Amino acid sequence: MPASISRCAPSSRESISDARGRAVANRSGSRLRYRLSTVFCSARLPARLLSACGVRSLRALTVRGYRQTFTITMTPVVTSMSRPAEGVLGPPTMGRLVTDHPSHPLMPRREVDPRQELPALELEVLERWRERDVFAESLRMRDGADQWVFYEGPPTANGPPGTHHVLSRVFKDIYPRFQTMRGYRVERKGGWDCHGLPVEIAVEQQLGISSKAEIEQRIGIEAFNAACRESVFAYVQEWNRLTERIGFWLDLEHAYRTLDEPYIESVWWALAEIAGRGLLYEGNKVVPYCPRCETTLSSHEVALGYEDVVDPSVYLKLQVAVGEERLLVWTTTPWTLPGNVAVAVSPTADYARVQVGDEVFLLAEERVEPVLGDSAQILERFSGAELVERYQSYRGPIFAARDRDPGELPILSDDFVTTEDGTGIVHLAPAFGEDDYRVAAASPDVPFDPTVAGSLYNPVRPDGTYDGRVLGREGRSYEGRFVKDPALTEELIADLRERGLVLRVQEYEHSYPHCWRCGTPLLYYAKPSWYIATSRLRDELLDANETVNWYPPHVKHGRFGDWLKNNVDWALSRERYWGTPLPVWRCPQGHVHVVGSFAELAERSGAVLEDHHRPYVDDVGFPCPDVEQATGEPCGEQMQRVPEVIDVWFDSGSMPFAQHHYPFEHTETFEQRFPADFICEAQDQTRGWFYSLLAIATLLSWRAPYRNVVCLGLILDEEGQKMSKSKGNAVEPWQVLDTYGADALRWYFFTSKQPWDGYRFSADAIGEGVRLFLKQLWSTYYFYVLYANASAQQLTAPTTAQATPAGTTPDGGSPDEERGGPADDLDRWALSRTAATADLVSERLDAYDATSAGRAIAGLVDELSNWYVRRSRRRFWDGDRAAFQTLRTCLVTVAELLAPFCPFVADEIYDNLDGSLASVHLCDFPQGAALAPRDEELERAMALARETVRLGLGARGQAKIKVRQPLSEAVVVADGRERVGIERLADVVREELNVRRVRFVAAAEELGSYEVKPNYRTLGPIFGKEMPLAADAVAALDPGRVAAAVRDGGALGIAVAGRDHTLSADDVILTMRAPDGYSVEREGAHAVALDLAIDADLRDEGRAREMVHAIQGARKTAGLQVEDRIELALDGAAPLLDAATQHRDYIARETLAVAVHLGVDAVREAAATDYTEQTEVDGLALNISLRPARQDPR
RNA sequence: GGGCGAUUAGCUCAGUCGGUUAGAGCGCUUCUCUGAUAAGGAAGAGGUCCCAGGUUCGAGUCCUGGAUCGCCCA
Repeated sequence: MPASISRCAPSSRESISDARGRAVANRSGSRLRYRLSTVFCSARLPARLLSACGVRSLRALTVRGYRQTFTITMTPVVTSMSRPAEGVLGPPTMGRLVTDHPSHPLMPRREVDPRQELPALELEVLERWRERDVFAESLRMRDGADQWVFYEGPPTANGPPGTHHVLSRVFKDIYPRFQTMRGYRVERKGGWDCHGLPVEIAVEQQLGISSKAEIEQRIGIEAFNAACRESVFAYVQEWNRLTERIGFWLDLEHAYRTLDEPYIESVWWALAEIAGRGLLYEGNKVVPYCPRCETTLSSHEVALGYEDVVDPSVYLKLQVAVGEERLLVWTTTPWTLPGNVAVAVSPTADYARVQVGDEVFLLAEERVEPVLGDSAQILERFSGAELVERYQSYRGPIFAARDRDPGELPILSDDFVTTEDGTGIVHLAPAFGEDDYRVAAASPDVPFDPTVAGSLYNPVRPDGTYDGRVLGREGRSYEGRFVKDPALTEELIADLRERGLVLRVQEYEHSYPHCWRCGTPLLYYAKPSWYIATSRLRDELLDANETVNWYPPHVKHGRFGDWLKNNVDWALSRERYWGTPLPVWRCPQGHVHVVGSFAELAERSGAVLEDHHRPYVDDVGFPCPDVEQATGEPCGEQMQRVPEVIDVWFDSGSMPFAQHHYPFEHTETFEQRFPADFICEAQDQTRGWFYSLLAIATLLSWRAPYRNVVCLGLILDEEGQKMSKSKGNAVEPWQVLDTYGADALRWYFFTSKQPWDGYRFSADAIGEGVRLFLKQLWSTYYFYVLYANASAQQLTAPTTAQATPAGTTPDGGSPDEERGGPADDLDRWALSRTAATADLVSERLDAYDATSAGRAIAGLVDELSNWYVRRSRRRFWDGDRAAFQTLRTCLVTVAELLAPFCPFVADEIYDNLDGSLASVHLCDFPQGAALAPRDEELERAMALARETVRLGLGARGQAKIKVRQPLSEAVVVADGRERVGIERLADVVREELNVRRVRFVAAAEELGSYEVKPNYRTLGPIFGKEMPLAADAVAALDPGRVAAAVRDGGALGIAVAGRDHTLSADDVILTMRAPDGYSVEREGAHAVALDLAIDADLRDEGRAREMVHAIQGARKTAGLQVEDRIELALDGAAPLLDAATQHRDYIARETLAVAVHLGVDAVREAAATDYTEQTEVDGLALNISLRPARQDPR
């Protein structure tokens, strides 16, 4: 049986297209919809093309049709992967199979439940995808096609996925689905981020421990890491289940995992490369540190332990190197003063030289009064930058030390210094502050080079006590004293005071972080750390960023660009256990070697490891390969690995190559799949994955690793609060999925707003999307299926000239463009709108704008539902084949457009209405031009007709006359092109308004009068400042003359400020002025008036309609099916029976009555009725009796 | 403290190049239609377009300053 009948113009020799003009095959073979074994062809096709398309034989060659179009019948090669052969459908997934009529393209396969629960439907569609292996097939189908590359940013599976994960995952799904339908091969390898502190903390909690000491001594690294390996996949099942349930197509079977040996080896390779470029060095990092636990705390741990405390703060006076002035410096941490190497001011703030008594001080002008009071006399003012230039240095160090000579220390400036509190001058101790470290490192005047180990001056030991270098009063030592000990603080202050350095000591209350485990105040403390010198590649990073498209665009030069501009070296190492081990080995001589592969390690050490994690890799040593420059001899001392592991961001940032074990394997795969066309994560990844990907690629001298980045916003709860587990306001995704379904949730995320703005998550809003869009679509689809089944005989009857309008294809292909008439206008309009929407959706999705694309689809569905179907009901009831063809084409196209958004409902509709492929997700994305010719004139006309109807209904409402009551005439004011447009659709307007005639009048004077207004948009640029005068001149014109001139193309001039201007039609806006008390509705230049006179004839017809309405209700109450025939008996008030007599045929037709009995006797005769009802019509009594007809005449 | 973004009807959001009377959906009130019916249609009520300046003939839209909220960084 033919799978499809297709047409294609011979001139387009590049491809074979199917009925809707979508390419099914082409020369390159890259967009194959079918593998063709046999082609029945009505005209000669180039043999070359056919063979290129995989066609094996040609059967028939007869010319048919006109305009040289020809028909191809293709038989798909049935492979194990394609859908079962025709007629051998899988089990019904929904509704019962329709089997009582022949298979036909216009016939749906299954009946549809109008109240279908979407979550249940989705589970069935998921099952169908599994049976038909659709995801895999969607990839196989694009074998050999160009790749469109997606990178999955790996989540950590040690906790359950939340709603925000659903958000990023549906956006990670929609664009790959779209691009697949566009013809690309889009592989989607899943991935898991397995290492890192969050995993370790979870395991610590699980084991009931809380310190590194406990891990090393009680548990052991081996057991600890084994526990981490277990724990990291604790929720992987749930992740997989959710991923599948929300319709995120991702290859989970072959997901990469950052803990796998090949992955680790690739990471080692990258680090060795980076080290080989001289970009890896050991430096220091100032981190929050608990001296009792001797451990570093992560930022979220720090956040746990803030407490308000009162500390002594000290105002110091430091003598400048040259001059009498003293710098006033304020500190809340006197213990850091021994580490002082410089002071800093703000370059932009104003500073003052002030006299107090016989002393002269320097401090921020703003702080003079708060610090020194009224007695201070300002001698001079200058900026911070000038201060630096003028004084340059001060006498130091503040505390004497064994290894420091008294001398001058520099005055620096940096933006981080503020004048909010203190003195606007701060002391810098790079070992104890991040800003201090950064500013000191950047200054050439401070003898500190971050890339040189040992150049940082730090007199505090890891246990929080001073070492022996700091000298106290009279040669006393502070060695071994705990720096936060209050007694020590007093001693330090007394020491300073004795030396005349203290202006004042003041208690200061502030919020200070404490260890959340033991309550010890934290120190900010420089720890040795391995760095990558990314700041040396700042320009390269910025250049690479220039090649990236960011969504939203402001991220590029905003948040992300700023971050790159202020780039600091990447602190790579972590003193932890569960991570990729840092592949750095060191010998006692301080030589360093970075190992770049497992083979290299095995070769050097002789040890072959199965697992390169700690602690196994810690035991492996080898002779130092470094060659002593002096002697030329190898060093040869035993190297041991440094204890650190790598920052997990380096793991995930390595995924472009590490997922393929590049460069050890699959080099070609990697090269084809680099860079990514698309990545998508939440905004918090700007400093995370977005950065690590870019940094690593740049460090390896590659291109930017991604071309397009979609940056998602945060999900807040209904009150605008951040969702968090601890607040208990997190919405559990399963709850939403079970209630509304995945399509509903997806639709909400895609269309409710631009995703980067963040969401106020609300279940009500999701429900609204279901009601307004999904249910409306489903309802339209249900309507089609209901009537297609009811009209089965007409639709599947053999084609005759009558039944099939000329030019349509007997299989339900696209309606031909040669037909005419109002019904066809509606068809053409629907198809034109569908084509326009298809192009718009493509364009918007190409621009990563799912929001507008989705809203466009919703608009189309609304037009189909509330206008096309509404206006075409009669035709469906009559079995009008063109109407069925049109609606089917539109619905199938909607399904295809919707496939990337709501993959479940889209697939269900496609499968039932078309089903020529195993899934809608194997289709090509619709293209407007191939679908139907655009008729923009008609679209405009239809918009006008709808506007006219709206006005007409408004006029009816004003007059309080029901739409069921026919009226004799509607008078429509329209002119020129507008009139031509509406006139063409007059029947539509007439029916919708239920009037016998539509009359057009050109001049609005008949219904009211005009008002003329200037068009500022055109006149503004011409008149500029004289615009108000011009507006007055236009307003002064006679509206009637203006209207006539506009109509007849006559010229009208105005004179403004001595300047003449000839008005064009565009320069004026004519508006209806409201007349009083008539049934007229007007808007802009349009108006509709209704003749309200109702004669006997109209009244009878109205009553007949009312009766039909009542009978329809009775039918329904009686539980009859739509297509059931009835016998009908009516009795009641005489005027109603008169009207019924008058319109007996009409009533019979509308209610499917094979017989209509009227009057008391008739009712009595039909005594054996199944159903009787008493009602009122028009205030008159009506008695309805009915029963199913004995024989169905059909 | 710095950076980025947001602020439009009770709620959720549109608003194009600056153009006069700022829109939609939901909700509310009234009416209406209907064999798609838990939908649809019409009308009504509902607005200091966050505030203050500025540019302009004209500002929701552009500029400056400020407020509030959110995020990131410190």
